[in-house]
Amino acid sequence: MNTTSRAAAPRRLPPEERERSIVRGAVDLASESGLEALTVRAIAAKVGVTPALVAHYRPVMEEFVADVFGDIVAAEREEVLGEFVQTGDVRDDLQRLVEILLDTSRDDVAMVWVQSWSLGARNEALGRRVRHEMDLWQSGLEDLIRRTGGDSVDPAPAAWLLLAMVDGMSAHSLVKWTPHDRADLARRTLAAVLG
Amino acid sequence: MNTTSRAAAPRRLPPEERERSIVRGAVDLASESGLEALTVRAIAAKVGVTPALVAHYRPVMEEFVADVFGDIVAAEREEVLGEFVQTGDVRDDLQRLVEILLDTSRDDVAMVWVQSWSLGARNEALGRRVRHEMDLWQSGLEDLIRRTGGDSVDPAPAAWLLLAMVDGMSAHSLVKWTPHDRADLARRTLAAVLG
DNA sequence: GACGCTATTGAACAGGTGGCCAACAGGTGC
DNA sequence: GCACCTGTTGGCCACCTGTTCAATAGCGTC
Repeated sequence: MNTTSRAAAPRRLPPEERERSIVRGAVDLASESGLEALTVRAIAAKVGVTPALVAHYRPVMEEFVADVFGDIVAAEREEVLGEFVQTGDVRDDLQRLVEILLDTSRDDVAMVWVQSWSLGARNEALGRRVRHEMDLWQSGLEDLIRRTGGDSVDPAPAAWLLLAMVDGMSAHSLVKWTPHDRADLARRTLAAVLG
Repeated sequence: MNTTSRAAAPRRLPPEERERSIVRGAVDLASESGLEALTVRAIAAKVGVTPALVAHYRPVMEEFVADVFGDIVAAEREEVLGEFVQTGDVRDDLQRLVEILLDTSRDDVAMVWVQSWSLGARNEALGRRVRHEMDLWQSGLEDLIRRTGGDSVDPAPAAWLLLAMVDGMSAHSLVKWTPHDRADLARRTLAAVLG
């Protein structure tokens, strides 16, 4: 299948390095194929290692899934919010942000999110992680809006609505349900949230 | 586990009746535990029948899942939109509608929807069905808004945004992520969509 | 160069999955 | 009462899942 981080498995690595290699393989796998694809054997094959070794470093699969989810979405948040440059105009800023978030190139992360809501309902470790990451997104957006929003917009609920809309649309896009073009979509979303 | 429609399986039913019994069992099962719970054996156990009999009536599991999804969400749509009485005021109408859709008692259907977006990305039969049902929801909402919306609101995009928000919030609620109370939520959602 | 620590393996476990098929048995018509 | 038709069954296949554990083999130390 995929050769990313394959073959690079000479035997007997220092534990920390081996662990990093396994986690990286799991993150890559989940990014490509979703959290549901995270099985001991699939990760092992990806890293080029025995299933038993994966189980050795991460004895409980449920918790590993939660960790991998956390790694993926934290990286996404950092990538999107961390490097985001504000212009001073809320509308322009959020317009760009929503376009980034709704871009089809992010469908892989969208799949991870959607599966996290489903799996997180029964996997408590994952559920906690999902809530935590969503809190961070919410407060991140809230801060961003507050900085340039002025008095006309209430940051907390605006961030809340924005998250719901973007997540809903991302979920819809997984099954290729896209009645409108994305640019128009982003504009209308903003108009709705900013009032 | 659950005794709904159990035990009522005297042997040799007329095919149509047996089929209905199996489909009903599958629908009940998916409603309680999600589409992922739809396995040949689980359905058979629920109906009180041999796994082979389920496979006999529904030879391809992927298509059966798509059918069950269609049955569940069509019934939900009929239940919600079919009996919906409009007052003449868009705001009041949608307020009630959103409160109904976001009620925690609908978490089971929410789970079915969220899993459908995930599974529908790889199960093409399901994907088609999901898009079809979403089209029906979209046009249903659009009609409802058009009837009483007046000139201030553009029905199509309003329905579109409403769906995205409600679906996003429903997904979030699966992992118990509920920063605001639902009533306030519904009000703000409407204010956003109606402008 | 031999030894010891431990990273890594192979194999097995018990349980799950969808799908297939020959054989059984209940209901109906003769 | 017998025979046919077919709804229904039990059993099998190949493959998947997480988890456990004794045995192997690589690397650093002496």
